[in-house]
Amino acid sequence: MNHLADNWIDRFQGLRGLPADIRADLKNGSRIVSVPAGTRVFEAGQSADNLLLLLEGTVRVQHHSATGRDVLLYRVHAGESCVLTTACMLAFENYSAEGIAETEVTAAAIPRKVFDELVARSSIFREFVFTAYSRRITDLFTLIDDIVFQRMDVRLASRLLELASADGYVHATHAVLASELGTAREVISRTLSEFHRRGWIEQLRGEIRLLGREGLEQLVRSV
Amino acid sequence: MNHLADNWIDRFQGLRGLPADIRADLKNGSRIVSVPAGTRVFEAGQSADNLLLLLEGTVRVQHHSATGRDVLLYRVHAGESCVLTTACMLAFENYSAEGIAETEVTAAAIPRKVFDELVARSSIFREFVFTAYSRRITDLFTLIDDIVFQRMDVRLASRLLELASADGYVHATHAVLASELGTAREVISRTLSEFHRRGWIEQLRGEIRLLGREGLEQLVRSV
DNA sequence: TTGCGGACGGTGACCAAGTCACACAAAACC
DNA sequence: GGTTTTGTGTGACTTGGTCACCGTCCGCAA
Repeated sequence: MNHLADNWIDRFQGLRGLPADIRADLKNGSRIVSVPAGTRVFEAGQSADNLLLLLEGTVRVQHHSATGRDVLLYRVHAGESCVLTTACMLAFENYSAEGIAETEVTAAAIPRKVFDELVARSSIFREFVFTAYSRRITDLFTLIDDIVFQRMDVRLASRLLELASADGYVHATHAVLASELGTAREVISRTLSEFHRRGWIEQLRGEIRLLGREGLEQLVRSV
Repeated sequence: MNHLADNWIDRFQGLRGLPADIRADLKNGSRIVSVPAGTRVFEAGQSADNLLLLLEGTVRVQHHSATGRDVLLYRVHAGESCVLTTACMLAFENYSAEGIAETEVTAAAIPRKVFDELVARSSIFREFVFTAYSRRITDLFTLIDDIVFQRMDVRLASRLLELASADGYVHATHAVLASELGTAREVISRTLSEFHRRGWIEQLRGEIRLLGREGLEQLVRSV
């Protein structure tokens, strides 16, 4: 893990320009943590003590709705930060979203105090933080847009293309896909049947195989 | 307007604790502006030069979707800030949302440079900014939740209660209400007809009169 | 090996909501 | 006064969400 601890800062675009002293303080003030897949990294109704910068793995950020179902808000990938955490850290407000590690996750954890200091001292760090915010907010806008205006088949097609591995397999149950898109399992089942009927996919238990991407891509583009 | 220029800072909860020197810099570095109702305060695809703190009036923040329709994201009221503007100011990214003055609006405009300085120098100002962010993000979560899980009649009822003046009048056309809730005009018309049938409202052209709030409130609570 | 329970997927009936294509009336504007 | 514009009402249809239920596949233990 030492190679990570040494130069992780350079993995973040916006932090590369940090001057040496800030860089040292950031490195010394934070620590590298690893958690297994499935860990709840942060959760609703709990205050955050650390800003997480993801080095490896992905975190699924979802909002637990009052009605009992979950909505996927966005994913945090390696090289990105949990901006929500930031919001809650500095606003001293409680989370209204939770983060689940989808894979094993390695991250740099920056304590609230260090974070606040860095925001005060470094304009580059400030810009980094606010850029992350901006990006997430834009993501949320896009999500709202999709939910309101986009057809389910298009949304599902585009999600399949996103989730597919290089050899065209999507490892997910219908229920999982439903919660990704904030819809019901039955809707996913029906839409997938239709995709199958068109010869775009093959269905296996807990897995979907894309038979070429053309059909799906064309559907997505057709909007 | 002088009374405004003198003590506007105290109108913002989070800024009352500012020390005298910061307070002076904030006052001197910003200026009070007024715009008539209908003004586009900021718009999509344009970079922001000022953070606006609303002193009077309301601003409607909406996202102009790729499909041509608009979605209301939230309203900014007096005593609140346009956090989106902030995001774009510091991230140097373009807007993906636009703000329309719904009434005549008076606001304190803080130039980017002053804003950045204040964030660096004052922990209270930082907290103020991040709290505003956090609140907006939570608003967006609630919006997503509503869109995905809430029935239209409940959403419309609660919106009517929000928009009604003290004497129970809502001044809005069906089309306006539709765009507020991100739905179609016909859906609003039908739902209002149903409310009318139940004796909860009276319909006039461009206006709705609530006949008591009990029925609507009960519908909203019934969730 | 067999049997069982849980996870996964399929399906029909129904309801809610969005879309499309109109029609009509009240206001606004010459 | 007549013509446009704006606001509203409505029916037919499609899409998506909900409910209830069933069959099947899989892991696991008796």
